[in-house]
Amino acid sequence: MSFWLFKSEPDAWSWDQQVAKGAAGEEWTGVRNYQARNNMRAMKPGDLGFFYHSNIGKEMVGIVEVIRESAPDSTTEDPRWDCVVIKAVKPLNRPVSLDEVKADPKLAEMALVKSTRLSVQPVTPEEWAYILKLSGTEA
DNA sequence: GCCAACGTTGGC
DNA sequence: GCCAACGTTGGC
Repeated sequence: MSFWLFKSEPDAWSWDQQVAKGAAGEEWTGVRNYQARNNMRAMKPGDLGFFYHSNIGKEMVGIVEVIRESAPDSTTEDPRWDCVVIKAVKPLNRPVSLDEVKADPKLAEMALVKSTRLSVQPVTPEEWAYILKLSGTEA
């Protein structure tokens, strides 16, 4: 299994909205960047990810699960773009902020810091476990 | 609201 | 195939 990070501006799509979708989940539409799309294509159902609020909050707030592999994005006719479906699993006990990530040498290599504009990013198993621990959240 | 970073588009 | 122009993202 692999780990990921999904960025969203809470103004556009927030963690609370994701939670409200429940087990049905929500299509992660709107990605128009090849690298982000390729990351989604690499996902398998059962993979887990952090839900990150960009711009407002700038923190990881919850855990999501990939429940459908990448398929055509229903919001565009352009066949280049597709997306996975994710559902909320549970919130982090305590959000982990971008500032914390930047300040922590163990997380300094995260794509969140290195590739600020990439909206769907890989997270290493080490980073995953470490952030869960920081947030006081059970795996 | 500004601006840096960077991906994409289109003219040549 | 190069590169300038442009648009978007996201931190500050």
